[in-house]
Amino acid sequence: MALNLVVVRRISNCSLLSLYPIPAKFLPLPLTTATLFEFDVSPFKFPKQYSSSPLHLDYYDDDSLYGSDPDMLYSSLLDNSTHKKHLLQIHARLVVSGLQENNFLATKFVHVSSNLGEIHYARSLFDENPDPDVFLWNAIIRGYSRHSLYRDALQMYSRMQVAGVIPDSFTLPYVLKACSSLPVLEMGRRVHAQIFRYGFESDVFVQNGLVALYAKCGEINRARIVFDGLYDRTIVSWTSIISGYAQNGQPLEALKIFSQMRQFNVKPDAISLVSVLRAYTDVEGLEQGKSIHSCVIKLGFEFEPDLLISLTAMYAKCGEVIVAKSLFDQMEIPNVILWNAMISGYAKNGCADEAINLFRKMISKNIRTDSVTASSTILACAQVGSLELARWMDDYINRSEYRNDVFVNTALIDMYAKCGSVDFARSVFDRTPDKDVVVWSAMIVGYGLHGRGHEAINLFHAMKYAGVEPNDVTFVGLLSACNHSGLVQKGWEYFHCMKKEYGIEPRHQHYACVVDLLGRAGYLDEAYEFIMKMPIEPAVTVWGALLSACKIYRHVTLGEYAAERVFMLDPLNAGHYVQLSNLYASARMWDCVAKVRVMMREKGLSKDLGYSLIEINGKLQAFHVGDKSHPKSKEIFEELEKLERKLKEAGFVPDTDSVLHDLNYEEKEVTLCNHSERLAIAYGLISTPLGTTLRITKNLRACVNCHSATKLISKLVSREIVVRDANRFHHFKDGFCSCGDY
DNA sequence: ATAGGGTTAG
Repeated sequence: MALNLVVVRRISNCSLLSLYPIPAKFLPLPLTTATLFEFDVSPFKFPKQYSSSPLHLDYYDDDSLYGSDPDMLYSSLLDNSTHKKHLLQIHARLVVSGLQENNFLATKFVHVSSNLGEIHYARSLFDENPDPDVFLWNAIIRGYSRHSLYRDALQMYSRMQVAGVIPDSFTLPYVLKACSSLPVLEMGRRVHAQIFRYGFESDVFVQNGLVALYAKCGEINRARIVFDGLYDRTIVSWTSIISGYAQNGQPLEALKIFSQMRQFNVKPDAISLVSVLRAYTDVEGLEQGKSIHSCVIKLGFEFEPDLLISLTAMYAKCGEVIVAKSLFDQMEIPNVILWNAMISGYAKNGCADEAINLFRKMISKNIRTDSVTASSTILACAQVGSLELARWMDDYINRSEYRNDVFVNTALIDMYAKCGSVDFARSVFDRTPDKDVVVWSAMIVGYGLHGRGHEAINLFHAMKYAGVEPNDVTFVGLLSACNHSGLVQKGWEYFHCMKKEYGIEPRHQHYACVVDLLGRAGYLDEAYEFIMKMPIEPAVTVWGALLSACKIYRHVTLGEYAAERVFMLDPLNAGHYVQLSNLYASARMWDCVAKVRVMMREKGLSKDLGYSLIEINGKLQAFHVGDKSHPKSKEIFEELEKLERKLKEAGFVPDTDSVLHDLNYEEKEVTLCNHSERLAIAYGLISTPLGTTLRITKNLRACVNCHSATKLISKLVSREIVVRDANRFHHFKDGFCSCGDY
C-alpha cells in the first residue's frame, strides 16, 4: 500500500497581500494587511503517530469493516459511533479510492473527526483536497473554532478568501466567534465590513455574532448599535447584549435591558438567566438574585446544571457561603467552573481553609483543575499567610501546566508578598513570561508592603523601560511604597507626574497616600491644604490618613476636625474612635480619652482583640494578650522572663505612659512583655532551631514598645523576625527594622 | 453544520 498517499501536501505560504479585495468604502478602518499577518501561524504539524510512525497495515487490509464503495464510506462516517481509531482507516480508504477530492465526503470526514476531538485528522484530509467548496471550508473553520483554535480558524478564513470562495451565513458566525474569543477587534471590524459587502445585514445569526464580538472586545456601545438595529431579535440577541453589559462593568444597564426583554414578552431561557444572575452578582444584589432563583424554579430550570452553577456562584459571592455550599453538595458534579465558583466564594469571604480543602479534594478526586482554580486557591493561601503553605502552592503550580499563566503568577506574587517573602515573590516575577501591567504592579505593591521603596521605584522604571504603560493601581503601589519608606519628595513627584505624564486621574487611594506621606513627615498644614484643594470629595481614607498623622505629631485641633469628618463618613468603625483616643493619649488628655471610650460604648462598639499568629512546622499558633492556654505555656513564660532580663541588661526602658492608655494596642495586663507578639516570639524561640527566621502575623498594628523591643530582641537572640501587622511588613534584624521606624 | 452564559490576578 502506498503510504505516501497519506503524506499530505503542506500548504505553501500563500501571500496574504492578495486577499479578497474589499471596497474601501465598506471598511470602517483603513485597510492594512498587518492585522491579517498575525494570523499566519506556524505551519501545521501532525502528531507523531500520524505523520511518522508506521501505519497499521491491518487497517488497510481489513475489508470486512468498510468496503471501497463510496456510499459505505459515507454511512460509516455518518455513524455517531465512529471511533477515533477508525478515522485513520477511513482516511486511508478515501485516499485509496481517490475520494479525498470529494467535497461532500471530505466535509463529513472533517465534521466527524473534529467532533471526536481529532482536528488534525480533519486538517490532513482537508489539505489533500485541491478545491474545497464553502461547505468544506465551513467544516474546517468550525472545527478549529470548536477546539478554541481561533487563530487557525481565522487563518483558514483568510485562505478561503485567497481561494476566492465567498463565505455564507454559516461561515461568518464561526469567524465572528473566533474574533471575539481571542479577542481581535481589528479583524472583527474587517469581518463586519465583509458582512456589509456580502449582504448579511439581516441575518440574525451573523448579527448576533457581531453583538457578541463588540461586547467581548469592550466596545459595548458599538454592540448596542448593532443590537438596536436588529428588527428580528432572538433570545440569543438579548442574552448577548445583557451579558455584554455585565462583562463591561455595567450590570445596571444589563438589568435594564433584561426588564425591556420581559416587556417584549420574550421568555427567558436558562442561558439568559445565567447572564442576569451574573449582573446581580456584580452588584451584590442578593435579594434580586434570590428572586431570579425563584424565577428559575417557576420556569422549570431548577435542574439545569449550568444555572445551578450560576446560582452557587451568586450565593457564594454575595456572602451566603452556606447556601452556596448546599447547592454545591446537591449537585455533586465534577464541573471545574462549579468548583472554581465555590473556591473563590470561600476565598472572597475569608474562609481560606475551606477553599484550600476544596482544592485538595479536587486533586484527590482527580477533578480537572484549571488556572482559575489555581488563582482562587492562591488567593486563599495569601490570606492564611503561612510561608510553608505558600511554598507548597508555588511548587504545585511550578510543576503544573499553568506555570506561565499571568493570572496565576500575579496571584503568586501577591501571595508571597503577603506571606512575608518579597524575595520569593521576585523569583516568581522573574520567571513570568510576557509580564503585563498587573504583574508589574503586583510586584511594586509587594515591595511597598515590605518598605522597600527604592526597589519599588527601580522596578517602576524598569517597567517603563520594558514598554509597559502604568495604570492607576501601579501608582497606588508606587505611592504607598514611597510612603512606607518615607520618600516624601519622590512620592510627591510621582503623584504629579502620574497626571501630567500618563494622564491618569488620581483617585481616593492616591490622595490618601499623599496625605499619609505629607502627614507622616510632619507637613500637617500642607496635608490639610492638599485635601482642601482636592477636585473630588475626600473619602474616609483621606481624612483617616490626616487623623493618624495628627496622632503622631499630637496636633489635637486638626485631628479633632479630621475625626469629625471621619465619623460622619463612617460612623460605625471602631478603629476610627481608637485613632482619636490615641491622639488624646499622645497629648496626655486623659479625660478626652475617657470621653471617646464613652462614645464607643454608647454606639455599642468595641475594639478588636489583639492576637498574634506564628507558624511552627506548618501549624499556625495563635496567642492573645497574656495567653496561658498553650500546653507549653510554662516554658513560654520562662522564655519571656529571660528575654525581659536580657532587654533590661541591654538598657531597654519601656515607655509605659503612652501604652497604658493606648486603646489601639493590646491593653496592659501584668507587664508590658506579655503582648501577644512577644508570646509568639517566645514560643518561636523555644520551638525552632537557632537562627531560624520567625514569622509572625498580627491583626492590629505593632505598638511602639513592642516595635522597639523586637528590634533589640532580634539582635540579642541573633534572629530575623518578620512581623506582618494590619498595615505592612516589618523585617527585624540586628537591632533594626526595615520600616526605619517610620 | 450556525449564535448567547457561569469561575481568576494587582
